[in-house]
Amino acid sequence: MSAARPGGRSAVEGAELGARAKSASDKRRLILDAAVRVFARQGFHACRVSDIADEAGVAYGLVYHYFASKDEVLDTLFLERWNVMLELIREVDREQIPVREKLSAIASFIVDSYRHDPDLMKVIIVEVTRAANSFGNTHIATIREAYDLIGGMIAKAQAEGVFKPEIEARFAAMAFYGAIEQLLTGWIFELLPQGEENFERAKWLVVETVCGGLETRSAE
Amino acid sequence: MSAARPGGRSAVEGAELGARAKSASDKRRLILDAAVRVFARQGFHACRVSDIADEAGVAYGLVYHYFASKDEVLDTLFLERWNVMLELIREVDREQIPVREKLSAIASFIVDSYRHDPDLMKVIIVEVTRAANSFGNTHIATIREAYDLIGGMIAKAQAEGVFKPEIEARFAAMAFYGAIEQLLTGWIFELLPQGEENFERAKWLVVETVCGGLETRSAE
DNA sequence: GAAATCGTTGACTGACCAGTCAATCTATCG
DNA sequence: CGATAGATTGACTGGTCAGTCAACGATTTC
Repeated sequence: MSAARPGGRSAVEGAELGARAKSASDKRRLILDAAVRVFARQGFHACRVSDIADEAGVAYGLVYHYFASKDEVLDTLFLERWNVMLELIREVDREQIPVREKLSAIASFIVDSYRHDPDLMKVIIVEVTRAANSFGNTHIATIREAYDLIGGMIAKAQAEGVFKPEIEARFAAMAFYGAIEQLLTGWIFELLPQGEENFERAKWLVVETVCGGLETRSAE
Repeated sequence: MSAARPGGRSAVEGAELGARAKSASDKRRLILDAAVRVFARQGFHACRVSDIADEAGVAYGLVYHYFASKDEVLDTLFLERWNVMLELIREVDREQIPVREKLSAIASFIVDSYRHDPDLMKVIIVEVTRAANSFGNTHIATIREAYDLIGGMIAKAQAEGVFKPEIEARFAAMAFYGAIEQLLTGWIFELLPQGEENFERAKWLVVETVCGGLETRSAE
């Protein structure tokens, strides 16, 4: 439909979307970004849809023009981010590098996600990843995919003799992911010091600890 | 006040409380236990106070006779359990045993808590431990105490040369606790197999992995 | 420039539910 | 027995808020 616009005001600014379409997608983004801040500040249950609209500077009804429900706003935020992570994990998995580097890349990605947008990661962890009765249950299959991919990497390393075989891969994957998530939780609750250096050390710590414990050379 | 009952119906059954007092504390317990089931099944926000009353088989108003609010019911459940854990950790900390055994005792306690009452642990993890905007924030000091105690154990082991010094103790403590909590989360979401054997292996796994990664002999 | 399309507005409604309270019941004691 | 205190009941209230909708505004098309 946008292709059927021969004359127009010319495509001077490259891939133009037209004032209307552009404004529309801008507003949607505006609402999503506002929702992240509001959810992070007050929590999903404690905030009202009007808080999101106010934060975004739009009318209440507009939220319902772009999203079917309050839930859908959170669903969208979660899926946007989680799918990027899944893509990263799949990419890493395809590469021909040692497990330690693969796990390091995953830890880096998660920590950098927090560094880049702490509010979003707070919302995802607090409202989705552990919410066994609401959103966590809805997205369980998507969440699980990440755990399974990591578990696969560990299982492969065990088959290759790099990791001890006596620790079940799925359990080790959960422990690895849980360790990272708890470090983010520590930052979210302000129990751990933040800042560039601490983020870098945290990445290293998780990989060093978990790989150190899983690698065969330290087996007895 | 209960001591001021000389005659009564005799203390045949040992430390008797009197029909009234006994019935009262029974009902309170009944409500707490019912609340655990309801919170685990529906989640704190999704359930109504009437659901708790119905599950307990008492009238709606009685919940408010024993608790000032719906929140207080959850607060009570959390504190009851968390304080038992804090006591266990402190006890373990006093003993003169290797860190590995201390951490093993803590992992055992948490896993056994889940085995003994999965619903309660589900509620604590899902509704409190990670709830940065509601209960988690209220109980942050209490939660933190556990992390700090574990961090202290690790720091001591580092000072003794048993653990590598280059991994900050507080971070390692969070990673350790997070690994365990994520295993419980795996059971809660039914992503990991349960049963006696798996519980025992999980305890071993976490300690083996984390200690294996922290101990000096595997340092390079 | 008229019509169609879609973005935008915010007042309104219907459902829901935490917490209150006055009434009723039951045990204990003088 | 009668009185007192505490346990128990459940109907009711007041406030909250997700989602609706009818109207208005801006842009594009013919």
